[in-house]
Amino acid sequence: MTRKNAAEAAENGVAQQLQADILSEYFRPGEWLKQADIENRYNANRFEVRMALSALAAKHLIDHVPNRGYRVINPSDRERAELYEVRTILETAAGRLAMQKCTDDDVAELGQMVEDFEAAINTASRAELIELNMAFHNKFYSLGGNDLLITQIRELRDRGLPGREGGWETVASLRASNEDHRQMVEMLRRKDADGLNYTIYRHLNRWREFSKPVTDENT
Amino acid sequence: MTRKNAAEAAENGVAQQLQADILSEYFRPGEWLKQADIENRYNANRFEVRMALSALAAKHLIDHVPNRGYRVINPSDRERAELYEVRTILETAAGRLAMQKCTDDDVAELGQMVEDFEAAINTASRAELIELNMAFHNKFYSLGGNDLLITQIRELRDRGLPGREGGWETVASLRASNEDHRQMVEMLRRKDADGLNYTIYRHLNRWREFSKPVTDENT
DNA sequence: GTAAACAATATTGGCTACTATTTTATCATA
DNA sequence: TATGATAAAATAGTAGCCAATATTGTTTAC
Repeated sequence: MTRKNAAEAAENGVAQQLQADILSEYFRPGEWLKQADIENRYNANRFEVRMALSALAAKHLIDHVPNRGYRVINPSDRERAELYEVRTILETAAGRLAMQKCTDDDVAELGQMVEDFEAAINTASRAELIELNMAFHNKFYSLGGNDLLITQIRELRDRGLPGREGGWETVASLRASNEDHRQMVEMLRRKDADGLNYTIYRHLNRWREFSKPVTDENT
Repeated sequence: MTRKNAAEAAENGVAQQLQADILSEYFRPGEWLKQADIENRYNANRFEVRMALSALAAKHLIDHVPNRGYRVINPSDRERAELYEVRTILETAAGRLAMQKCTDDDVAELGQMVEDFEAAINTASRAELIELNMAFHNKFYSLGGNDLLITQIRELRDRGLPGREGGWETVASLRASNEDHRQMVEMLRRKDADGLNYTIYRHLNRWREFSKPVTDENT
């Protein structure tokens, strides 16, 4: 991701741009976020920068060290495991609720979204694919009818994982992800609660299979 | 809760004091939090107040309405139901984890805490009882070994406090709550996962039986 | 008398500038 | 080389201004 132009910068808030750059690892895990740098990069004033930093700190996307500043979170293996454990709890529960309440039309619509994604893999841009992926999950979890649950899931998801390895990098992983979605829809259609549970679990925890130690570059 | 002195005010941040006053319902659900009032009440300057407000808004303890300000959340019946649904999801999951990992000593310690609470019901102050209750839940959920999960549970718990009815008012409800705890420990001892699951569910959702409509005082 | 239009008042929100405090880097000295 | 004093850099706290917006109060027209 390269430098943004002024028009774009004006539309989105500094916090959102900064968050995007953190998740895309322009700013790397553990890196210090100097206020002056942020100021320049987004053509913002000091006040905006400080508000943005404290906002992202509230979202636990960056850490605040008194008198030293803000740095991108650098989750330990343990913290990463805890995050995914909680996400698994919430998302499997959301799947359970979705299964209880979904109609045949819902299942059909989700199935269509899987097909659309499949078709888009080779043609669409990375951003569009992320958009489609988000849309699928939003639709899927909205079936449960619990808005708070969706919010919680999204917030944990947004904590994102700076420093995560793999995932969304290769076309193969995109396809694998979509196959998970296809299977989730199938489980929904069959009303197979245990199967859906396991599929969601695997969808979230597949990365563990390829996990490798990450160098800890705390200063 | 009355006006705090300067020394106390200096120690705790404005956000924490404000949160305490919201949870104790000094500021009532739906009430507007005028920056000038907060400023006076906690001997803080405008900047501190604004930081505190945005921090509490990030925790969803207050709502932010652009150009109008911040107000204490006032959950609708639906939102409250969603809140308890998510709490049930997280806390039953935490119970499951606790059962997987707890030792005999842990069970014994929890059992002792139940007895201590029982003994304290007639003698201790309300604040002390709340303290003991918190301690039990903290110990119980800590067994699962997932700090993030505990944090999430606590945050949702705080969000449920403003505007709730009943609960913790009568001695009878205190005793009933502690009986639930006793049963939770028993289930833990017996390694009865389904039983623990149901007990936690009932512990969280008993209030529904007595629920009554609440006047909506949004301005 | 009622309702719409308008004026006033109050409140929030964005911003600038300045000061203080803390940390980090530099350099001289033993 | 180690150490301590000093300078530089960065963050944190504070005061205050002004513009945008919302709320309240008043007047006017019908």
